Amino acid sequence: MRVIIVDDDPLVSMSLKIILETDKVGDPIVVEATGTSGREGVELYKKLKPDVLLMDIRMEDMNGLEAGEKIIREDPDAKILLLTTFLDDEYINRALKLGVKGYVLKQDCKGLPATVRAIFDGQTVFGGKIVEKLPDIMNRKEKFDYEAHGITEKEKQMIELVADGLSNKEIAEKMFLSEGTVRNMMSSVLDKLDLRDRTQLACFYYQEIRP
Amino acid sequence: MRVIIVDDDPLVSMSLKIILETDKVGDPIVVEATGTSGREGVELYKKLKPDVLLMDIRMEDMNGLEAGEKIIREDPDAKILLLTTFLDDEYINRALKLGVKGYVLKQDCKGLPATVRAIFDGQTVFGGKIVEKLPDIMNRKEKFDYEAHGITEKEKQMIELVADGLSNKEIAEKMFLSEGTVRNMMSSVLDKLDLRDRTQLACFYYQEIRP
DNA sequence: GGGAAGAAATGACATTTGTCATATGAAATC
DNA sequence: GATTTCATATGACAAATGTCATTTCTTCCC
Repeated sequence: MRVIIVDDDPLVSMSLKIILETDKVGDPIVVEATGTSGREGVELYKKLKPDVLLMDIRMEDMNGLEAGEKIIREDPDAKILLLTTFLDDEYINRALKLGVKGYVLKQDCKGLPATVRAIFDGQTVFGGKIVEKLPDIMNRKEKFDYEAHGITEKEKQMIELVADGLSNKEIAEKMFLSEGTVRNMMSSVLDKLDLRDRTQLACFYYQEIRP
Repeated sequence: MRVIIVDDDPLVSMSLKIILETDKVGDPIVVEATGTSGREGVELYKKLKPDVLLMDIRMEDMNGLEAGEKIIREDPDAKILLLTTFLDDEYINRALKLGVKGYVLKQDCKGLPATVRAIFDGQTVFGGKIVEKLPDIMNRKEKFDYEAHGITEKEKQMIELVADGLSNKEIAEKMFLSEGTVRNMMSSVLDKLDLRDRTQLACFYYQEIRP
């Protein structure tokens, strides 16, 4: 199996090369080249068409994601394994959309040879911590800023009850307030959010607050 | 590394065992036991606490997902690799939520040892085809069956307008009906869905129809 | 102490909403 | 042609909703 390693830091490239090449199994892993920038990664990939491309994300010149995008655009079956130091939602998200075959933290890459082989075999590999984040990343959305709209804690609670379909009377009971007070609070909330009635508030809740 | 294999078909278990054990690298893979049902898988896991548990999904007695659930509930760090013949969205979804560490098609598991080693190392592995489906699976929406609730096309349209926050009068204009008719339709819809008012209908829409 | 500010409540009011009984007309069925 | 069916419409009604002015009470600050 032929691989290429691209990392800003030549020391890292060298370490990875050693780790991979000393893993003796039937099919040895051969590091055919190493690069130190995304631009170089793209060129090397075009020239050598390796089985797997290991690439850092944060690099000068051109980062791993941009490089990966260029490569995959030309060769949609390219097998790219991104190595990264941190676990940035935005990166993971973009990497996923890109169609990268692996996204692993440098910290826990002791088993790197196995990871590379699994990718070579057509699997896709994510570092443990990353998978936990997947669901969040998929349905990501900035959380709604009640503060910015001047919504108080009680009002926020009331909004949630409305979004559960409760009537004013029911809300009043739940919150130990009089129905009249709930009405007033409702009026205030609608005014703050520039809405007309409770139904619009419920819609707003599901569309903006908890999409 | 110690693993357990659970598969309905003893022939498969045996093949997998051979594949794994003949993979000679520094740390040999030892298949400590094989089972043929989910129930057995749970027992074996409790008793032997293997590093990785390979398990089929479709099995008699107790399927791989249920078994996986039981195991992970007791040991959240359990490393379970699900092997499957088909690529069923619903299974993948449940498996993901469960916290399984791998989901690979039996077809393309030539590199199984590498996969198992990657999982042992803390990574998570998905078969190639599966990743392509991830985005869909994550925000998958089981479509709501208007038909089954006896909701007509016009009523459906009205529901969507309510979920946009329109008043009866506005809905009437949009649909070229009288406001009274809209009220009647509303009444009918609320009755069919067993709801009380338009706000509950909006909530229902976002929770059940287009979650 | 004397405000000032804010949360909670009340009452009055217009509007919206949901329900129901009933009417109309057109299409389908017999 | 008569009947049924269905979508649409109307009017009447009670309940829920949203708005507003006002009051009460507490807390906080000078």
